[in-house]
Amino acid sequence: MKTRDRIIQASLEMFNDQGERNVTTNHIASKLGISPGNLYYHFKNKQQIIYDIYLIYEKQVDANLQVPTDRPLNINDKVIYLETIFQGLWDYRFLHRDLQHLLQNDEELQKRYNVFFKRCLKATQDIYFGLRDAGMLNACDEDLRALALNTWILVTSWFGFIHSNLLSDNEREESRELLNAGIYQIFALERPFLKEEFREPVAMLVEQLGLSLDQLSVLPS
Amino acid sequence: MKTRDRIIQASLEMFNDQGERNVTTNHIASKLGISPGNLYYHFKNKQQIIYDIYLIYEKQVDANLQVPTDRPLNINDKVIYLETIFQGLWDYRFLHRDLQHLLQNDEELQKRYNVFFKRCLKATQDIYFGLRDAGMLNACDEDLRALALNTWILVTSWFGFIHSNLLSDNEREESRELLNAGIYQIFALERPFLKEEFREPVAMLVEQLGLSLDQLSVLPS
DNA sequence: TTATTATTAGAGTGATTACTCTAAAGGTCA
DNA sequence: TGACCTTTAGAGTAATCACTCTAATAATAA
Repeated sequence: MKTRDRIIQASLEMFNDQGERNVTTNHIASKLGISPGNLYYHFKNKQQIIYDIYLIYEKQVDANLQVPTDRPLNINDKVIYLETIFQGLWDYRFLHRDLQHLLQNDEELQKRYNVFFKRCLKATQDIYFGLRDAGMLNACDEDLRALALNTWILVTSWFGFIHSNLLSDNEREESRELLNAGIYQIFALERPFLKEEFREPVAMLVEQLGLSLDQLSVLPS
Repeated sequence: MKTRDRIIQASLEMFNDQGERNVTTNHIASKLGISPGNLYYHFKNKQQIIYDIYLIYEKQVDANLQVPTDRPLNINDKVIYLETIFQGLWDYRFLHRDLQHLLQNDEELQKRYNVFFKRCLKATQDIYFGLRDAGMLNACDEDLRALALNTWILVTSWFGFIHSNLLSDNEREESRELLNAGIYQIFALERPFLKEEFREPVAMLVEQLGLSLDQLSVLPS
């Protein structure tokens, strides 16, 4: 692999594990067994590493949030949306963890992220409108717009929430179970809008997927 | 005012405005016109300033989230809960903005915050159970537990969301309107569970309170 | 081979920052 | 007044970190 790509990969790993704030460019170079000079030959500065990682993430999300134009949406689409989005969140979790600081320090990134956010929110709305068109949801436009925004906030905050509130206890690892619990919470958000005839199949789907946080017994009952 | 209290007040202001990461102890001392030595006479270190600020915040939230035992809950209670909670969020917004990093650097704080989180989630659940007992909500236990958790995440992420996604555009100021939009989103979360006869009065209440984000025209329609 | 370019090493630097140390000043009370 | 405690000033320091600079080495082309 090219040195440049190795730097991106190692940076992503270390940022995710330790948080961007705690990873210095010297750490990255050292982990790869290269010199700081070499790192700075490939990247103008630390911001640029972050920016390049972000571009990869953005591209992936855009690819995952397409609404099919040739056919109506179905339940399975919804599950795939959520699984790919949450997987992306997990793979690039440092981005959302330190987002405010990253944006504050890089105007370019901030502009780009703002456009990205609006595109995502639009896509999320379109998905919900699509599900309603397919006869699965029962809600007015206002309901769905608010739902889309709440979904966005919930999704982008999920790992931050886990990290802050659940991980310290017994040094529990961020795990697939906790990721699936996030999907559960999104379904809970949509459930009241589901038409009667879809409640049963969706409930079964959710159950298959995994556990709610209650069942992980980290929350008060 | 005592020097110690002035340090706490100035720190809170600066942390909120610039983010904890960007405020050094020397900055704080300089703003107050006192020496660094003086600051460190009153506080062991920077962490302790943060910890003391946190304690004040925690106390305030605990006081605001009491469920009355002598009478059933009503709609007005709900509004007061949301307004005081969001005001607290705003007054101590740096806490949630940098929460993960603050917790990572202070084990004491992390332990305490974890207990606090569980207490808050429990209180939120109790409020929703109370609203159901009062005949306002129509939902099963599972619905309400998921709802309480989603409310918590949404509330604690709200200013982070605003900061990351909406503020850069035209350097729009974090404002009361944006705060009220947060309350709107919480109501949207609960709306589908509201019993028919309460939809109209709650809708009117929400309208009085202020605007949804749609009306602020920062979002795609 | 030789000339040229791309890649790498690694020592070093200037800026920042949390925090320390010593001594002085202010307050209180006998 | 003088003894004693509290509060303050402010210079200083050790550590950290993003980044630079120079020179060497590897790769490639003529």
